[in-house]
Amino acid sequence: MATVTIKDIARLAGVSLATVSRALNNAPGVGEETQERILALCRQYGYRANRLAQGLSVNRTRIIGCILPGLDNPLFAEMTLIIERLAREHGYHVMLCRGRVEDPHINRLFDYLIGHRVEAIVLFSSSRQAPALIQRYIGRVPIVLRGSLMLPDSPPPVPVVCTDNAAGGKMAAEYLFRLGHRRVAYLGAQDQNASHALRYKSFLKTAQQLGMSVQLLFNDALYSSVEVGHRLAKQFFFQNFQETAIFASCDSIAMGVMAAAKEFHISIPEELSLIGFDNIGYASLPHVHLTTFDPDSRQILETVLECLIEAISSPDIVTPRLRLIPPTLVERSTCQPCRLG
Amino acid sequence: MATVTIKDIARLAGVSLATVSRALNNAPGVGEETQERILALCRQYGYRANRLAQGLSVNRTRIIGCILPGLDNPLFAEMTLIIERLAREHGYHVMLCRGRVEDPHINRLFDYLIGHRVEAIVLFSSSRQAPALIQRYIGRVPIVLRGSLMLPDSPPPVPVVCTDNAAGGKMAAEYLFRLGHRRVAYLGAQDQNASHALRYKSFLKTAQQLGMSVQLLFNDALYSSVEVGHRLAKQFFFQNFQETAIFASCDSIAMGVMAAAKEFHISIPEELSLIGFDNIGYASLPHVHLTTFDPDSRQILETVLECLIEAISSPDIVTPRLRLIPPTLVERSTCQPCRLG
DNA sequence: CTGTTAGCGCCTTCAA
DNA sequence: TTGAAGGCGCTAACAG
Repeated sequence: MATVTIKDIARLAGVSLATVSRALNNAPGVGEETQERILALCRQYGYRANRLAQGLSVNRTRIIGCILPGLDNPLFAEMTLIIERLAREHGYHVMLCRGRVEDPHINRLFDYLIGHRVEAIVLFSSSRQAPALIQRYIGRVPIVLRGSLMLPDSPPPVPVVCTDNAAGGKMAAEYLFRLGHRRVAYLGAQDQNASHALRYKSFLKTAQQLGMSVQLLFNDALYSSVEVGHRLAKQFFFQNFQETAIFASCDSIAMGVMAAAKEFHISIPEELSLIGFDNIGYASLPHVHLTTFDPDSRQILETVLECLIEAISSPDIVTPRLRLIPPTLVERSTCQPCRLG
Repeated sequence: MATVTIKDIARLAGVSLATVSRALNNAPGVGEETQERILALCRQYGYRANRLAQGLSVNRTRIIGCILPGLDNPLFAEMTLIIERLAREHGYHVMLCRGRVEDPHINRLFDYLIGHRVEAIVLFSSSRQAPALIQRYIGRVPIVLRGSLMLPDSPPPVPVVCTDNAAGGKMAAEYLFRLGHRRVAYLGAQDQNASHALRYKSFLKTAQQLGMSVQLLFNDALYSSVEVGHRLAKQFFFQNFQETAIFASCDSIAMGVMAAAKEFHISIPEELSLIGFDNIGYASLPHVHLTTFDPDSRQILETVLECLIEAISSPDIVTPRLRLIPPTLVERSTCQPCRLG
């Protein structure tokens, strides 16, 4: 694999290294004719600048590290697309990595990214251990957290961008209340995950203030999936439940509920209303058509990028504040006014 | 962002650069006590080797570039997990990139990866234009293609690993035949994509040899999705169809068919058998339980890695051959013996 | 066991 | 407009 360098080009063109470098970077001080000759040679010989050398030399890589937990969650898959595009618009590349805060080798992952001299890192996580992890890297590389934080850790250690889960939980309770539901269930509550904790606590509090009864089913796995939702729902259906509506902690869980409902011949929304959270792609499909909350990923990621760019340009004077992006209710077909009462 | 280098450590430890380097790399010729002192300093000051400098110096990055079309397809999301793990076992990191052969900036992506001096690239694509694209980079970097090739382009330009789509198509036809179906439909046929082309042609040929009639519905989008399947299925259902079974070109398409069937109150498998391809995660969910073909991603990717490692270690003497991995039929609940006839 | 030196590919000041 | 030289952080001979 013959690798052609700037030196080869220089020799071929009969000029010095500096001239080739200037030509490639459109730097001033190169004869137009010389430049064209050089560029032609580069094309001809398939010259590609060695980014390692470049990065080393200019001490900039224009790369943003991006750590997210499993591309299997469609929500994250969508996000990678958006963030990549946004980054490109700002002249950055994204180095995508899969990693959860709880992973044993999460430190290795940070080291890897830092070793590559990424200019900043976005961590996608709402784990309650995220702040502790981040703390260890503060000062080494700018970090932005995309995920929730239990609130009074104020001020946050780094800029944080997240869905306003508390608002979402509240809206969900109010919405079900407006539809006449008085006995509701929350499936998939979690304390390890700040987003989920915020969500269910706010839902619970609001519902109770409105005089609703709420049954809480906890998810003891540390991630959400259709399978978990399915298991939880079966558990719920097996008891002789009185609830007329379910708030699923996220769309994956809601999908699991729909699966179980089908098996139990419980029809949604006629016999049971269902509302999710996240608005993943599947939620909008005709046979699903799940009522849910849209977190506005686009807006979230734009904010993330803003923070990143700011952190990169002035790493030492960022004021790490919390940006809350409110979710929006997307009314589709899985919720109905309550028949009872 | 204070970056501590090997030089800083050397100064702090009162030794030379070389000694620090040796200590870090566990190279022979360092006093045990010296080494420990150095490592302690590195930990204390948060030293991270600069991989750019390292790569430049040793002319190895131990990185494999990986280009795949959209993480949104759950099949690919699964693959990223597997390939990352396999690569790690071989001491490699994976640089994940999203890109399709048809993308206008696919060349930029290759340049980016080559610029980073990845040691090899896996391209996930079954586009018929893939060979042409690859051709342009042969000799610059070892490439392995994970995806189909229309056969008599023999020998392939680079090592290719792919599902035996022809075998899959054949098995599907035979399976439906055994179940007694004589009029069947194929939804999502495509000529632009070699995998799909191979699949439907083989299905068609076998079915006809067995005396079955097959209606072919083409997908003119250049990707498969639930939406596309849904559209195609509606189109199919609107005509007064006589077919008793559908072979969907992939599971996403099959999911779309299931959605449409529900809307049309056509029950699967009682009134219509359905079989997919890919065995994505959703296919195994209780309310889906789709009969389909499993491509054995694990085996495929292990083979890919083998090829990569081989290509890296002897870039100039690889015999680019085609590895076909046979798929396996996964019988679940969406196919039934034909009621008619 | 340890230090010195040259070099990886590129950019950038300083001279010419 | 061009060239020469030094340096980015690290490794790998070669000396001591």
